[in-house]
Amino acid sequence: MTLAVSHSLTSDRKKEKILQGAMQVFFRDGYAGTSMDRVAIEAGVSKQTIYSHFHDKESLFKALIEQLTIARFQALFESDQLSGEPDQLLRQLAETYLLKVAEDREYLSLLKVIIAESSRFPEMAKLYYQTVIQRGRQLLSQYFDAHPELGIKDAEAASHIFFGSLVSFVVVQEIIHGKEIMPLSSQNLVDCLIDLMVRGSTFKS
Amino acid sequence: MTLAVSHSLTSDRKKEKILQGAMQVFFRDGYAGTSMDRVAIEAGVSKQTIYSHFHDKESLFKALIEQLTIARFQALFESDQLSGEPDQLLRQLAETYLLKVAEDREYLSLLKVIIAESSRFPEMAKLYYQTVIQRGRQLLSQYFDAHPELGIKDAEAASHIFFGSLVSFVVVQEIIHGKEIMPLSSQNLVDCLIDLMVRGSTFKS
DNA sequence: GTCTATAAAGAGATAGAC
DNA sequence: GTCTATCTCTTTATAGAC
Repeated sequence: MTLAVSHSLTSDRKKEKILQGAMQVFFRDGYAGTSMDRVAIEAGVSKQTIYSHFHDKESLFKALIEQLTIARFQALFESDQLSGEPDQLLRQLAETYLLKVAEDREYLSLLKVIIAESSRFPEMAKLYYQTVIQRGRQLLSQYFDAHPELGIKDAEAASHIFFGSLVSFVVVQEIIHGKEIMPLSSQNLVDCLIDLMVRGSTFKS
Repeated sequence: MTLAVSHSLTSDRKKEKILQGAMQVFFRDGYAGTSMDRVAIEAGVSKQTIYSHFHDKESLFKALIEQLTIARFQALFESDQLSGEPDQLLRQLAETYLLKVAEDREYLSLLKVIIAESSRFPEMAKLYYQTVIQRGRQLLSQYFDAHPELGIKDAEAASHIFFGSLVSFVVVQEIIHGKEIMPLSSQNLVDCLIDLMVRGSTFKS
């Protein structure tokens, strides 16, 4: 019994090593550009070991993306409901996103590969959308609805604009290499974004 | 002499056929997922004909992307300088972008492949950024600077927010299949976006 | 479960006829 | 310039020893 458990643990450790290696290669070379040989080398196991844990290349890829999407980025925003002063809350929301996303190569690569493989694996893109994107938008949308003094006319559209600005900032600056051509500090973006959101407030004028 | 011209024309027609076929396959399967055999079949020519026009797979891909980026989307916004009433101008700008982008599968695929191959071909991403994205942002930024009555505090950041909201809308709704999960009409987004941009105007309150 | 070795198919690129 | 046929290397996936 003890032996069986020990075996199982060793096996799980191998599985983790495989997933780690797979992540490196899939994120660098994309799905089609990744060979199982390179994954085996990167993971430090033989190719057959991979096939004993995953049925084929597609299963490995799906398992990797699902694990990353669900386990790591499910709780991007922890609280169940947002509260606090609008400008402070929005700033904290934006900075949480930028910290956990723009400065995290793993998240950036995940976003990139989700977009790249969205035709080949549409279910993966939908899972990502529901797990990573939708939650933040719903939370913010509820907040806008609960704070009519901000003068937001369409809470859903406004929350899309809020996060969309951040997402596109990250995509353009970090993935499309925009920051090497025309740098724009994230601080300036956040300041401007918050000003646009709160400047219609009836408490301000 | 006439024969020579005739030959040249035929050759150019073949080249166009190859680029058309290459576009279909590269956009569907990505760079690594595309085989020269499939391009040949899709284009209706032999593989060797491709190699007589393009040195290798990489050259073909680069030529295709550069042609599409420069020839088709250089003049996304025609005017040299923006003018008109803010809300009308912003609406026209947003609708031009959404019409030429969100409802154009070719543009969507180009954006997707630029993101997907941004590591392998960073120069391509930069060309895309400079040709397609930067121009619109600069035009709008100048307009905001010329219209201080709008109360925009940071023209560059605001123009990033404006176009970034549209880009991310397209990416999320069309590429990540967001519209199949939670549809959001582009009209609502544009209305909200324009309201945010003009509601600080000193002419309004 | 894990390894080495290999089978079978597909890839990029070229040779040679016309 | 264009085609058919082919070469060589890499790919996914499996067989068989331990």
